[in-house]
Amino acid sequence: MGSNTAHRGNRHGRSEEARQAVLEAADDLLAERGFAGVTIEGIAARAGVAKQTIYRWWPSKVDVLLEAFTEDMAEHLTPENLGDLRADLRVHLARLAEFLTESDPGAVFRALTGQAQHDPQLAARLRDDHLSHQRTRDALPLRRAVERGELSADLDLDLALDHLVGPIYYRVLVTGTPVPRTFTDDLVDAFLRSHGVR
Amino acid sequence: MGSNTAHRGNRHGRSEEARQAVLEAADDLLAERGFAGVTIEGIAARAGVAKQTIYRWWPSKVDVLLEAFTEDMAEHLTPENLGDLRADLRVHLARLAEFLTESDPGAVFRALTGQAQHDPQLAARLRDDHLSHQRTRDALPLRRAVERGELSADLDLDLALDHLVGPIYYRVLVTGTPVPRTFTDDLVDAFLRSHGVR
Amino acid sequence: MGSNTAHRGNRHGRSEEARQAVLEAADDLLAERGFAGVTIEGIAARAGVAKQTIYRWWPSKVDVLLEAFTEDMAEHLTPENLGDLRADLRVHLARLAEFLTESDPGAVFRALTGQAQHDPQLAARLRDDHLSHQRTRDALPLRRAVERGELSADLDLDLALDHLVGPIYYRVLVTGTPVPRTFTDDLVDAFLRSHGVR
Amino acid sequence: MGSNTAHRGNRHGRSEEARQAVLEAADDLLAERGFAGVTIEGIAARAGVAKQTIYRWWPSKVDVLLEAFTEDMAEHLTPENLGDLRADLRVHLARLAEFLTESDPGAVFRALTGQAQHDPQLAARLRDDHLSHQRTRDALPLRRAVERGELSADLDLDLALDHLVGPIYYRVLVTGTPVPRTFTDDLVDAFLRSHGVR
DNA sequence: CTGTAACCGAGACGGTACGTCGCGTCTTACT
DNA sequence: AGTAAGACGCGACGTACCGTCTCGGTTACAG
Repeated sequence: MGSNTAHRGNRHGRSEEARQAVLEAADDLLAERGFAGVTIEGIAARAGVAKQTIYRWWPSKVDVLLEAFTEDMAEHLTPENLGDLRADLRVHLARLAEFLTESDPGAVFRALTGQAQHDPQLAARLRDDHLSHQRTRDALPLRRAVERGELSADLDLDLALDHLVGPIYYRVLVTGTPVPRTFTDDLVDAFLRSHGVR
Repeated sequence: MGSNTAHRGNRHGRSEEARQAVLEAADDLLAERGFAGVTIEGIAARAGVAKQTIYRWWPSKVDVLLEAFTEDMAEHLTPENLGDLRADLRVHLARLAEFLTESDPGAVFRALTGQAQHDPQLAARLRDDHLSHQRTRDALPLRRAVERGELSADLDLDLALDHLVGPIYYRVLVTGTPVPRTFTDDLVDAFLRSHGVR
Repeated sequence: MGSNTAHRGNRHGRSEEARQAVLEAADDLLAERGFAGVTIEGIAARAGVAKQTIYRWWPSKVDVLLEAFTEDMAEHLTPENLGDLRADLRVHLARLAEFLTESDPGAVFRALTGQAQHDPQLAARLRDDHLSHQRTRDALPLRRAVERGELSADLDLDLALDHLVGPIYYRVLVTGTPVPRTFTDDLVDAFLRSHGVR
Repeated sequence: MGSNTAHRGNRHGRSEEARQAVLEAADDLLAERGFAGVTIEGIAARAGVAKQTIYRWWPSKVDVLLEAFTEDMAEHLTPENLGDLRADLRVHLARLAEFLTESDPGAVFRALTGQAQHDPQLAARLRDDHLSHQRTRDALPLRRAVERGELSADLDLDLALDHLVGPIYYRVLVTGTPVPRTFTDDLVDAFLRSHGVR
């Protein structure tokens, strides 16, 4: 359990202290000055850490933000099971919308997705490491509804997910329009209507 | 009529020659090296133009790309009128998808939208100068369908548009999944189904 | 005598108005901001004149300063004839010292001499157009003393001049020490002593 | 003893390698292209050094030249002691003349003195850091002569120095005339004559 | 009494160098 | 072995002037 011991970094492992300081500094800088204001030099200075320490553990500033972000998404966006498709979807989409528009990790997500438009490698990592898992979580209510017989077994899950969450991301990333509860509820209703539910 | 005359720039106007060279160089660099590869110095060098000439007319590289992009979007994405809502939407969404995923100006759009995640001012300009016009064009088929009685006069156009195009932008910007004709057709079908058309 | 008429410049001659404005602006800028603060753009802006007008009449900013300076030196530094070598030299050297250290054209002279250290062409022009004439004037008291028999006909005028004025220029250009009347008087006395006068 | 070790620069000191390369490059450029041809970018390129490295250690190109120059002046211009005033002065003034007109550091001196005419701060530094020391060295033969009784104890050293070296600097900086051995010897003779030596 | 040529202001243009910022690599001394 | 510190080569930033150019205007003489 040596790795649990607090230390400043030596032959027995890295400094947890430095790691936390870097992640926090990056998050703070993103919040305060935006993505362009996040620089390795800035993180190092604010975290009281040497640049080399950052380069040793993270390939780029994007990776620092990714790590800061990873820990948050899953816990925020795991849908509950209320036993009813409409209710499950309504709650989940509303929380997704809130996560994307209001939360700090949502801001990190928007910045990273923005950067991914310039950087295919980052895009791939975002998909593989994060979005794919999120989509699996997003799909849970639908899978359960299929099991319950609320939805047809023929349902194309990917397609359904795109229809359900696409408009939310579109508002967040493109139009900048707010995403209120009525909007997400409407999305659910339209989806259920077009799939013959009630 | 001196302003129509080609010239190299003087008190009575700028050099159209230089302007075109800059826009082309910026587009080329974006295509060849990506957004980070677009630098003012690079544009100047490739266009055979002085840096100061760029700074004189454009505040930043983003503005150069915006101008290069502005001229293209409208002509690509004005929906036709086939007299039938389903047909109109199918054609239009397919062309939107193709524009976003295949065309050069589509690549510029993705880059600018990415950058807009880091820059609220750019985001606002993108919306005001481009997206709002595009949404007006996108709405045309729906307006005509309302006039024809195919759709209810109660229809919330904004909502409808978000449902229709949101999933396309989502795939383009977030998941990176291809957006084939079947996807856009499905979108149209689901939309019409949920609005009780046929 | 159309060239005496005030006008704004046309086929029949240049604008005297513009010429004066340029010379004044250059002098003012030198006084206010030093040599580096004298720029063609700055002169043009302050004189309310087009850059091209400056380039039409002066090859460089140095030439503008030279012209501003030329008019002044001769009138300040033509030695009087008091009929007595010691008196002539004392007065003349004192006036030379004052010209170099106190007057506006003296400041221009120092700046141009400074620049001449970087620019052999300027150095040559300074010598040919200005210093040679000044040395002729400086030599007048000595010539007259030779005629009067106060000094030997063998006197090497150039050498004598160097000994007399050299230390003054040295203080002005190198040590920055003040050049008071006692200093110039001492110079004259030492010179006369070493030439056996009284 | 780490500070004695050659290295490429780190927290414990700068790169001696880079320092030397910069000083040499500056000297070379001055010799080849004159003062205006000495640019920070040019020095950096020729020295194979980053501009920032120059700015880190020298405030301006003038400071680079000053440092390059500092090391040379003292060794060239320390007068010997031959035990005889006339001989001491003759040798020393001849060497001074040669230093100013022929040597590389002499060229740097002329350039810096030229620049000092535009820049009072530089003028002050030149005087405080260099000329004052040089004048102390220049005065050595006179001091020794006073001790020996060759010169009166009343001698005003500053005045004497100005008379002795002033004409040399005058020729170098103003008239551009050569400064041959006969000229410096004449200077010494005139000086001694006017002070009643032999 | 009208056309036109030389001069004027304005300022856009291709350049060069400026001084600054951040990158990613490196070396060192310390723990 | 990991860390704070920070110098290094590098590339791009946005700015200031350079010297050249074209433009539309304004005279004052020549035809």
